Amino acid sequence: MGRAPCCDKASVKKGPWSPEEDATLKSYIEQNGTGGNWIALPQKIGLKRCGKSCRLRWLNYLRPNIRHGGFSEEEDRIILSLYISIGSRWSIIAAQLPGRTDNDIKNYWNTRLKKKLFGKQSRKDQRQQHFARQGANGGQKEEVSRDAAGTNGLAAGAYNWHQHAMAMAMPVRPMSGSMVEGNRIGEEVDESIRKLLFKLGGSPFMSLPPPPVYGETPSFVPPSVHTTPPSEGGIQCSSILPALELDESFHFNQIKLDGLDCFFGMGDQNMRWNEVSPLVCPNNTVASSSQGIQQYCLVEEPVDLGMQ
DNA sequence: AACAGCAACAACCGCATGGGC
DNA sequence: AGCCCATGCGGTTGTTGCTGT
Repeated sequence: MGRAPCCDKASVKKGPWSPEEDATLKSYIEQNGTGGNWIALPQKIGLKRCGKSCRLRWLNYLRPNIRHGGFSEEEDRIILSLYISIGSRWSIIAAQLPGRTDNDIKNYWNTRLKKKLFGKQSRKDQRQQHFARQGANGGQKEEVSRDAAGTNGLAAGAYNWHQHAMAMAMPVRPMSGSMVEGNRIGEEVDESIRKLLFKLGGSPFMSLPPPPVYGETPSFVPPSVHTTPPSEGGIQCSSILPALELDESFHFNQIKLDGLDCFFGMGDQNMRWNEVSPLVCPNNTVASSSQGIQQYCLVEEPVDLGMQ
């Protein structure tokens, strides 16, 4: 026997909300509140809508201070960090991004951020990049942007993967000013997020090892991670960090992080290295370098995540 | 100009959870 | 302790508009 429906489906309107419905709901709630009973609310105000639908409409679109679209890089990083740590718990992630709703973040992740991370750019992003490049350098040599699919950040010379990984994956307090200064993560870490992640069984990013010095054996190296320095100089890549950190999160949480599989070498076998987003592997050294560096930066073999 | 395919977004559905009785 | 109900949550589907051919 199934669950009783929350409302009479036959007499309830479905589909997009009209401006009149929005106005009715909004004005009522602003004046009277929800009354603590969403089920009764639509009848009370004469809306032929399910109470759940009213609640969703209010929470996602009508309540004050809602922001839609225009996600910043910092918001991207927060979403990524929290997703890595706690998985698809959108309401918790949304709680760290004032003005964002769980639905909005979920949609953003599914339609854009995930693709951005793993290389398949949306047309919108491609367009934005195209125009940004044109605007920035008058159509001359392309200046790489953050989310260009796998080609940016490849400046000759040193690159500090540790710092970049920290900057990308560290939970960042969204409203207290950027903790990233000069491409370096600051000392301050949001305690509330740490506690939250810890409570949820994820990694609170509290015990990251310092970046290894080449020639020394890291204190803790997962067996599947190679730490061989690149054969040719120029890349100072603290290899274990992203993989280790993500790996820890997997082991702690045992949450299947769909879409991150390929990052662990257990997903799409056709994934090309140059399709990995710079947000995950920022300078995409792996995109254009030797096999050795591929091994160097990423987990080589599938990891037993205990997620059968 | 018309059409097909795709991406983005809005909304729905059903299960989980927690509180009241 | 167990049931019922409202709410919360996340996955999924439907709709719309844009882009490319």
